[in-house]
Amino acid sequence: MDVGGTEDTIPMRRPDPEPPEGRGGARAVRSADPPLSGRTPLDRRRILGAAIEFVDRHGLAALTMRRLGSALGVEAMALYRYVPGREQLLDGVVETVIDELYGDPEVHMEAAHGWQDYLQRLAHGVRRIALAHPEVFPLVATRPPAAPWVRPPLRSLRWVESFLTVLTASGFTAESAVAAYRAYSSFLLGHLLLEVSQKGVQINAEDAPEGVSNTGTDLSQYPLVIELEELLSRDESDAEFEDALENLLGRLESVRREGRDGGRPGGFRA
Amino acid sequence: MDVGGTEDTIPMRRPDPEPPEGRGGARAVRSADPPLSGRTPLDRRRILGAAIEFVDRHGLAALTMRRLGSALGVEAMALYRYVPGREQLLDGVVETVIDELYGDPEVHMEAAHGWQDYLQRLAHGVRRIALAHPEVFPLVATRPPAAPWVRPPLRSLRWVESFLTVLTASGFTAESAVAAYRAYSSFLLGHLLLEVSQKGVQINAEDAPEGVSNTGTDLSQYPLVIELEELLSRDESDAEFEDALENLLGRLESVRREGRDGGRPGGFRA
DNA sequence: ACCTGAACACCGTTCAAGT
DNA sequence: ACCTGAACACCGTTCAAGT
Repeated sequence: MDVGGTEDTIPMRRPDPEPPEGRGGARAVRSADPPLSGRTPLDRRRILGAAIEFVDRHGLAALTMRRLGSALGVEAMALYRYVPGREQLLDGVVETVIDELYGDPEVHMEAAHGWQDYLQRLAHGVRRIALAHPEVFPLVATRPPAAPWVRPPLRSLRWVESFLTVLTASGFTAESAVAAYRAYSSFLLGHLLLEVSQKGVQINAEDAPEGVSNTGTDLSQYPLVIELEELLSRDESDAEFEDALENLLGRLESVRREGRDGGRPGGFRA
Repeated sequence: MDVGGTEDTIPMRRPDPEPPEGRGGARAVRSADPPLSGRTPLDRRRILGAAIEFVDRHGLAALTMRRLGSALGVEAMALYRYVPGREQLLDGVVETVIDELYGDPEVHMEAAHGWQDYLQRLAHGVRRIALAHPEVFPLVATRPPAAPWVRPPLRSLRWVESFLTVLTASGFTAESAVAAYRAYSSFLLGHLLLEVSQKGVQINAEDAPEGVSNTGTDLSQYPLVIELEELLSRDESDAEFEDALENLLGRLESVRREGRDGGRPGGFRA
């Protein structure tokens, strides 16, 4: 039903995303553009960058080989010279976004001040990325990992390698470093996924102009939800993140100590 | 590159999923099937059930209105009488899967043995569902919630209501019940998403028949990853889940106590 | 060397028409 | 009342052809 729906459907959030570089307006059709060809010849990096920007702007569902092509001023088929297909495009997007971490000066100086400091900065770095690309992050969380046998899919073996290096150098046994890796990534994944999807919803709730923000469900069945509405919708994500991260690091520290002493009486296992 | 690839692409994992009810072989074309019409007239529940089964079998990417239709012995267009569109179909799938919880006797007797017992059973119930429908679970974790202002998207207001009811009846303040709800769902989300995507990868790793399960990346750059391969690929998910859940519940108990006493010196905030 | 046109098989969705 | 055929606009992807 849903009569007179706004532009709420998924396939296309905006009709025409307008080619990103204005560079001379229409410049209609098929004539010259002399032998010095038409702009720089395209490459994988530029494609991935454009894809990320496109997803940030229009959402994942709107990303299409054809639309991405035209955002780059090119026909879709041209992309296939640089990217094997749509799925691999998405893999590349995930990898590129994760690799932003290594350009982040807050994160890059690995273990200068101990492993807890490193994990703190890493977590905040990942969080910054998640908040910067909320439409991309679910993809990061959801795609299968590069190496099938590395369990947690926060992808990018560089990341795993660096994590394990720092922890084993800080007194973690191999077992507890791996356990820590798992606990840490599942924490980040869960927390940030929640946070990002919250933000997404707040933003996408731009339709219902005022009053009953009710999405059609009958709320009267859920009195406590109504009563606690104010608390439930409050956004304390910064503080929540800080608290939960600190708690996790505390847990890891005790695992580390147990590992060092040889016994493993509680906490984690690998 | 990837020469001679097996049937590894996403769009169609199997060429023809064969109509699920054999019911009389070919029975070629357009003749009779007298006025007593062709089988039961389709309905929303049957459609959602078929969609879940289809996704479990063939993966999310393979679910298509047309293919789902033909799995039900019907043209795609017939589905639109019962479901407004593909997106809403997916919403329905998520809701149906989550609602399995309420048919689960392990979970349903709400707070018979205290809130910790309740949260234990609930977590295990959700985990059972995640493991039973690994292809559906990412959808559960990823779709926006029914009520925009309920932050964590483990959807289904019934679930939220029941959670809050039990906790506030067990001595949690409103604030700490909400904080507990958030911590609990982000834990479940992160942990199960990781676990499920691990399983999915293990299964989909059926292609590389033996030896180098390498996906093309150059592993030699990541010596520690190689060295710890055995540990990293080990599956202790049952024990890990148990440990992490127990730890979380311990944390919640201390929050509960603090809330009762009026002070809130550590742990969570709402 | 790099891009495009045309084509193919497949999508979601609408609507008038069949039974 | 319930389903289908035909149609529309849009996909991903291939490949021979253009420059």
